Amino acid sequence: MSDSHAYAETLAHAERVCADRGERLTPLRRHVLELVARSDGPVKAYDLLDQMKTGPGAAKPPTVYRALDFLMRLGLIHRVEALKSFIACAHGHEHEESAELYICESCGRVDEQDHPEADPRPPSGFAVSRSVIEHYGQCGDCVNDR
Amino acid sequence: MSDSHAYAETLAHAERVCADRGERLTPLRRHVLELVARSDGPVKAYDLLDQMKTGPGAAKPPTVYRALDFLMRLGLIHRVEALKSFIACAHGHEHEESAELYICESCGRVDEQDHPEADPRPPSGFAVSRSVIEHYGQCGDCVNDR
DNA sequence: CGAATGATGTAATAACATAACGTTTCTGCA
DNA sequence: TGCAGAAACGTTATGTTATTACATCATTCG
Repeated sequence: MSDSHAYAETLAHAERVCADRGERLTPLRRHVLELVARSDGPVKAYDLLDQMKTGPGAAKPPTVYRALDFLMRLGLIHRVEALKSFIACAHGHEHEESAELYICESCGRVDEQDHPEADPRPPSGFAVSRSVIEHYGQCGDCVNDR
Repeated sequence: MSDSHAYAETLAHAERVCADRGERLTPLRRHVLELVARSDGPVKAYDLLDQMKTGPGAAKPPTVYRALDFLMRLGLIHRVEALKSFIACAHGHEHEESAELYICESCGRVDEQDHPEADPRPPSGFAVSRSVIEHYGQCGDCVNDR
């Protein structure tokens, strides 16, 4: 997601999503999305902070985290849990709450696969050594208690 | 994993695994495993620290994290990434590097499913709202570069 | 306009995790 | 047995990630 084509597409997609949902893609939010989308692989919140720390009006942690939360809520970025990092969503799957990520520990590259029914289909040649699989929701008991 | 039967089994299993692999289940490591296994659901490192902070010889962060790392290395506990927490492994799947967890956001209960080929099979009645799926390894290019 | 809501700024701090280094304990082997 | 090396543990300090709380500013809508 570092070439300008995919990057422009990401921003255009963000505009569309916000328009659809009546949300505001403010300059700040757009800027954070840009930084995430342009970055070569997963990026950390404090790296973004550093990049936004030019001049006197430097961004502070809540600023960045709020923007990241917003972008996640809209499905425009994903949090890579085990890396404590963030990455721009590669697909336009607004309906999907969950990305399936293949993360190369050698070169840092991340591939996002999009499987409606989550059958694992790694990118060609990818050798998985360890997986993090966590499903969040409600257990049977709590569903019934509603 | 809060009833004493499963708890005793966990400890017995830990003994076996350590014996098999020539590792040492020291009192400290056993203690941490006990605390994790007895706890009702995922537990945080600093909660463990608090529990080990009785008296003058209080445990410090590295102590706990080292024990947790050891137990994870042996597959006796799992880290729940999105909760920054730890949970005792419910199965004896030493060979498996990856657990598949179903986490109820209402009651905190965690179910660990054990699927050799990772086809998603939630516990009965579980309604998934969001999933974290991250596969770590080497991409095709990096595999070839070896 | 003016109130309500949402977004941002700011300071402080909480929560999570590791680095670095010294000391102790264990293990294997001469 | 005694010694050398390795592994585990103790301790201090610090690094990293994330949130709380509250003030201010902007936007929307009656």
